[in-house]
Amino acid sequence: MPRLVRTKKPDTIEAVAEAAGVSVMTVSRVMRGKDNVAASTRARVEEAAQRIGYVPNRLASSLASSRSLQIGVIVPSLRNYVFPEVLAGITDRLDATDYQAVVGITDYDLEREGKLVESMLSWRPAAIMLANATHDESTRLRLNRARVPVVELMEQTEAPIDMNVGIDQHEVGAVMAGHLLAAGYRRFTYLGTDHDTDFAAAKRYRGFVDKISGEGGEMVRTITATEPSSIGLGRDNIGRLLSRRTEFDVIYCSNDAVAVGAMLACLGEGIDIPGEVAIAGFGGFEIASAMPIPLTTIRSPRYEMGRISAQLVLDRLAGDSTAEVEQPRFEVVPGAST
Amino acid sequence: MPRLVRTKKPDTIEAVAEAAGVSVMTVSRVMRGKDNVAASTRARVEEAAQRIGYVPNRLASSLASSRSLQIGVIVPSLRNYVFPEVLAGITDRLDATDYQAVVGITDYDLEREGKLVESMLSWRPAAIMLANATHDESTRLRLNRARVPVVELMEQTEAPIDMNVGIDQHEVGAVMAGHLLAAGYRRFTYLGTDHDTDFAAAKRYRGFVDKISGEGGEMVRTITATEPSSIGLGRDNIGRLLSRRTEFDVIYCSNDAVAVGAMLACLGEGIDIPGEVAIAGFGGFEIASAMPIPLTTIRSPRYEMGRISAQLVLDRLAGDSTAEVEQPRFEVVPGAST
DNA sequence: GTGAAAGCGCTAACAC
DNA sequence: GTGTTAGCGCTTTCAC
Repeated sequence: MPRLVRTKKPDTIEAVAEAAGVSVMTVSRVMRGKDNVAASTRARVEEAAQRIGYVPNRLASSLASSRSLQIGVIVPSLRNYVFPEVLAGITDRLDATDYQAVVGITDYDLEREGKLVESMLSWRPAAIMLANATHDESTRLRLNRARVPVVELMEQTEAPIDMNVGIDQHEVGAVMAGHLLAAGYRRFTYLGTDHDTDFAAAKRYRGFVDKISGEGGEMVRTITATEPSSIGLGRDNIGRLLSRRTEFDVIYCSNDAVAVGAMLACLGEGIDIPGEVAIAGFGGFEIASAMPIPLTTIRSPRYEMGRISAQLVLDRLAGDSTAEVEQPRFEVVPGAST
Repeated sequence: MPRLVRTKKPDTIEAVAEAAGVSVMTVSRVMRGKDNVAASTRARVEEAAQRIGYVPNRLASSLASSRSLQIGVIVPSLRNYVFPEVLAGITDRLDATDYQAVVGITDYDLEREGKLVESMLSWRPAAIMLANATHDESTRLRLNRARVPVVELMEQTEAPIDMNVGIDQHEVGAVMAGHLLAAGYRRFTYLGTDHDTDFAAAKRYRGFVDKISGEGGEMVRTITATEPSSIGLGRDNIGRLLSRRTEFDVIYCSNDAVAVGAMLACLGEGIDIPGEVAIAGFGGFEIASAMPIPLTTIRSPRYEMGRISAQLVLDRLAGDSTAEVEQPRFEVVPGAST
């Protein structure tokens, strides 16, 4: 006969059961906080678990229950300040729940996005959130087949995979155009990131151009470039615009970082803002209003979009498919740069 | 008798096996890229998997093999720009491997850190990386017991849990102090984030003060504050310092964002930098050198620390415990603000 | 209120 | 090369 004190392999429910003198089922109930366990038994189990340093194995529990507490969140980048804020909105809402965000980064590469989705689906997440609305067809297919709640955020999209939270980027561009037209400007230039990767910026540009074209404005010059840093992009390309300074009166930038780079470069050249050149951005970041000349921009509800998306997912997971989608709003932040 | 055409539940290796007319073991081998499978069989299995839209279940495979491809990464925040860069270093290194970073955020709360560690350990990660070196004792205990590779990064620490990659924050402060003393400054002030949450900043401050005290310098005033935004912190507290402008000649800031806020506020007041007041920061962020007056700062090897840490983990996982730890270095970035 | 048996979908170890 | 058997640590179901 083996010695009775022989303990089972540690870090299993079974070891706890033995230490507490109950069955594994009872331990399982205690661990999951079920209420149909006698208080005294519960206490004994909890003490035993504590004593032997038991760490639950979520792999086993998820496999057995086919229920997961991980929510996959896919963002294009973390170096673009919008996405950390979106994530903050998501994790803040999730913090009070048992769900946990698991972040993946695509680097603006749709193929990587597809691989990430594939990889995430393999651990059977409770839901998937994508911080952009443009995807490969194969990615859409995967997501559809997975029968997992999906939310696409940041932009409003016509054909969402499932749920959608975001602002209308085309409208954002048009609103800024309207703001500048109302201020009397007519001759515009554009300085921004590459439209083949930054789809949202491309839509804003489209909305901007559509608006000014319809109201007697003119896009004198458009420069897009690829550079790791947006501030650098704004700074390094400003020379190409300034050589034709008399032909325009506004530089519309794809985002605040580009605008900050452009503004600081102009200031360095001794150019009067907005007297000689007006500058407008997008984002509504703090640095924009902290500039020597506060930047005119549009504040996008980044944190809100994250929070709302998380709420939507939670509603769905709780079975509330009736929940109203409270869509976030953007707003013009008038600065002194226009 | 049940009909023989009855297919197995989809999304399992068994369904693929049936569709391909082989055993589950063969499918398992194909899925894991083992080479002891006939090319023709492999092709048949791959075709079948593709056809029925099979998605592997990593929960099951990890449970069965007790091997995981997820590496837990815990950072204090994503809104502080250092951490996205550290993460970039980590994920860039991991991208070529099968491992994947899973990010958790503590919001500078040690208790939350403990909970995160607990939660992460429950899915049996291949390793855990912590982007700070100060932890609760219970967290250290958990990590020790888990027998999982652990790396603490950002700061050098005397008693690492396991591996450690980082810079000596005390030395960083001392080096900046030395730089400023060499430039002839003697009367200093400090403006920074709360030392109870920002431990690294506290160490830099200590190093700074130790150095100037030893070399005839004097810390005239120290202001620390808690504010969600660092730029705002710098801007909003500058008035308290400027009222005693004649008593000091340098503002040493806990990081570049604070310094930028301070500088822009000073510029707004028409103060001559560095003539009347010199300003120094920490970080080496792009905005620092893009300022109207380039900020004197210290560049910390954020990306590198992430990359090196990931490498260290990979070495350990591959069994190379002999690998040399290539420690990253920081450097002074002389600006025009001092 | 508690327990025993039968899986969850996969892989390790061994046959053939 | 390929298949069989026995788990991985947990939860589901149903019994008592």
